[in-house]
Amino acid sequence: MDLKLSGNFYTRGVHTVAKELLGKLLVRGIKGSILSGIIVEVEAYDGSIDEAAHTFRGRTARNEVMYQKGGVLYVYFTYGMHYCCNVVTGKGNEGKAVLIRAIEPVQGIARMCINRFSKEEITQKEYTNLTNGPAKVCKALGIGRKENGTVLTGQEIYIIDRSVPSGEEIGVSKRIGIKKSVDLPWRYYIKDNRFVSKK
DNA sequence: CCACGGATTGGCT
DNA sequence: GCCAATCCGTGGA
Repeated sequence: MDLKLSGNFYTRGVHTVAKELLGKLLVRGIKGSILSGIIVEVEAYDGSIDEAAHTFRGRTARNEVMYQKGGVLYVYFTYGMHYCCNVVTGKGNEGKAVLIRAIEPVQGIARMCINRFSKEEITQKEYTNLTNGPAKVCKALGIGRKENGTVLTGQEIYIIDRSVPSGEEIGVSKRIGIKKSVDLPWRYYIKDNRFVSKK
């Protein structure tokens, strides 16, 4: 039976949570319908030692949510046009979170196509392009500024436990798109999955 | 297939 | 004023 992850899943270490999020189902309940996808790529951010984390230089209005107790969503706006979402981890006041970089669409795919491309009929290329990047995930699932701070044990956004199919391997690499702390091997992904943004 | 650059807002130095 | 945890279109190989 599928079960929503409870608060104590998220209050653990950021790398433990990051790795365990792979293979689980991210669910977006919106206007009575369900959009969902399997998490296939994540990155860990740890403000205590990681210059690329938004919390590295301490508390600001923008990163406030990242200091909350694990189990809330930290959504930030970047490059003047994109939103990206993170799962906050830890016992509180830690400034650590896991960036959701890619999902494999499961439910509500037609809705996701409309959210991303403003049409329901898409090509194979566009299908691969639907949710293979952090801002694409947010666009497809309808996650934006209003969702910042959303509690993951509610009805709007939550994650369902799901056993990872045998044979799937986890890859580890440096993170993507950052200019500081570039060598930390804090990106985790499911090998050979079509929706992983980069090998 | 790969490399490059433009888009466009807001947070911080 | 600078520049970002990105995406997409363009142009060349």
